[in-house]
Amino acid sequence: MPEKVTIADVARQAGVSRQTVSNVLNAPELVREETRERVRQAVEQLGYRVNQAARRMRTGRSRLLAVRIERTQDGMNVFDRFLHGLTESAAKAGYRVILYSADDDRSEIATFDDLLGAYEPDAFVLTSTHYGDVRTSWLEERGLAFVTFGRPWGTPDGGGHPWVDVDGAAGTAAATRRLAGAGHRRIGYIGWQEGSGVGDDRRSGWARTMKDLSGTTTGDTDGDKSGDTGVLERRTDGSTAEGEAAARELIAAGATALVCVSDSVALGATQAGVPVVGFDDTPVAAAIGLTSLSQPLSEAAACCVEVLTGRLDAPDGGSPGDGPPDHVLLEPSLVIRRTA
Amino acid sequence: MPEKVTIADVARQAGVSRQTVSNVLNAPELVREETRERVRQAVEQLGYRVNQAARRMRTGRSRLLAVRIERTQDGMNVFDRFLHGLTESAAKAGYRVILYSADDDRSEIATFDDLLGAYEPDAFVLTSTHYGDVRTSWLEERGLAFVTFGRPWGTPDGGGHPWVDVDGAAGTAAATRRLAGAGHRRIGYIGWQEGSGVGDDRRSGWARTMKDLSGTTTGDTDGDKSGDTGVLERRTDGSTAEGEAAARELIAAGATALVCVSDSVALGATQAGVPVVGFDDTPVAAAIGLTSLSQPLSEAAACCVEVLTGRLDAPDGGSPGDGPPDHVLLEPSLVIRRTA
DNA sequence: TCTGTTGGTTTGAACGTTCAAATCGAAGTA
DNA sequence: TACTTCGATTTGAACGTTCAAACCAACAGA
Repeated sequence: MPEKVTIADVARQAGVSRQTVSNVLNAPELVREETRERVRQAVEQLGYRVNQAARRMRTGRSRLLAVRIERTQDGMNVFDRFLHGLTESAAKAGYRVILYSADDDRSEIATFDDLLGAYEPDAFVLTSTHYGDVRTSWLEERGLAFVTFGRPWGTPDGGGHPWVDVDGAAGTAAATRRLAGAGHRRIGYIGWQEGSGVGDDRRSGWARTMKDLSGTTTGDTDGDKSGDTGVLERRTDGSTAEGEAAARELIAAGATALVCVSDSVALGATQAGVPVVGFDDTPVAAAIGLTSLSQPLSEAAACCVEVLTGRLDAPDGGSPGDGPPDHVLLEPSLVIRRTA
Repeated sequence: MPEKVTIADVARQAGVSRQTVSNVLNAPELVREETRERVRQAVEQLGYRVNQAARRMRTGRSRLLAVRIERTQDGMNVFDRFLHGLTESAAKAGYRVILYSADDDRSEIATFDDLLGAYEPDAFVLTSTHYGDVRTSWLEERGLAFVTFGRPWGTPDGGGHPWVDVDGAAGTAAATRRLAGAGHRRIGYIGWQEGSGVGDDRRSGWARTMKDLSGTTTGDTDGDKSGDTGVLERRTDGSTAEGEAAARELIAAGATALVCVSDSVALGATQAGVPVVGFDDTPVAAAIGLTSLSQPLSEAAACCVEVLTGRLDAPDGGSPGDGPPDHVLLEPSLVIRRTA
């Protein structure tokens, strides 16, 4: 039976009071060097660990980060690698990750409520942000700490809350440039239906680069209005089957290479026999030799933790408004394989 | 700001004492019907949620299950689906999942210690059991609650602790029978190096079935000693490259179909052009049309939770020894696709 | 000498819950 | 009547921590 070692045991062992032990742990500068060392030894000797439940009762801080675990759709998701990174980074910062699941925004908000009542996580990490995301406003209204992995799509100025994201447009732009560098001029794009923040972002990198390549004018890299690119573009539901169909259509329309919004559609597209670049560098891409864009997920996770701990451990309690909101945009990298 | 509702607030609202509210929540049968209803309404009205930290202080129970998040090796792992199921099942039973990571058994045990001191999880769920697994004995010595997802390899009687696992031998046996049903007689097996519990188990299903098929004698289905099967078997490091090489060797040796220990090696084997069955039904299998054995992961996770909650919520505090240890062996199912 | 300041430490209380024991009214039994 | 028993409810204490305030010795300035 693992006997519990409390702060009182340590205090007795070191010949000081409870509070002094607490201070050594939480505010060492208040304690005289010599005493500090004595307490540290006692902690070591007894194998003392702070009881988070008791600490939390007093301070209201749980050192827990709550994250939703994503439903594995077609299995080509990327979330588990992010989660792994998050767990490791959190542990380094003295936090633990607690999981929950939810089917939609509404039930996720209900879960926020539940979790806050029961476990009081210090912060939430939201993934899969989308237009009209009600989760962020719910959290903001209550002054709760959170980061999103994903930009707040739909708020032009980048939103008031901290976020970390991967620059999809930069990724597809790099992919498009690579294909162009191999001599292709008619590079097609297979995307998702309009209205997905991530999808539109990824599309824009291709569109922008194509415009640049066509050399109509210099400057105005922001211009998204398709000139003749429209004919080289297909929107799909993201399935492999539609990816293949779209690829054949685009090739018929003259495309000689393809940039894809995901590995799923890219997998289909590879059947059509022209160079293809996918997105997300899923295991499937590695397995079939698909060139793909890899998101720096560990790094993204580390950023999320950094942003949160920065706010949580701030002296004033981490209320928003101090300093600029953290907005981190990371670059994906192109993993070259057989298909392009 | 979300004001905290405590049990005292509920008590006041319902015109009863704290303890009565507590009883309504934890032992409703002690409270008179009418009072119970009144308290329930107050709980509802105020949106009260029990504060787990405070509860834990008193009871020593945290309603947390700790699970290690696996390092995604080649991405063809299966763990994330298990984790998803675990989160959902745990939530239904009123538990949450807390994550940790560790590089080896030693550091995992250190993490047990850490977690127990800080968060006191009620139980651990261990994955990736293996021969000489020191984690289980560490936990057993301390009388801590845990289940393993994976049998305790190496203890012939099945071990004293509860476990949930998927019957790999039954899976490969089913795969072998299916290939035999399609007319194949020389069915090869591509496995891992000897000494892995999971690998040896999966191999045994193939070996047993091949022996049965050869019709030397009836009965003795347990017999594992390879007769002429040895020549139809290759052991690999699990990589796709070695899978392909092994497949070609086996075909040269006369094999007309192949059963594989994993989707990774199966992916390589498909290059050789004979029917192939993989194991784990990873996204990669779905993507390339590989017939594969699917583990019932949600079900396995649900079993883990059931086993644990059964023990934790037992009246005597869940000490081991009451009733038979729970050993659950689930059957994988063959997902038929193009390759077999 | 008195007063104030400072660094280091201790003491009492509180966080929200549940356990154990106490209380109370009603009903049953001798 | 007095004594038990029983069901329903309340009261006091405790879990382990940290906050806020108190304490104390040493020292500085008037």
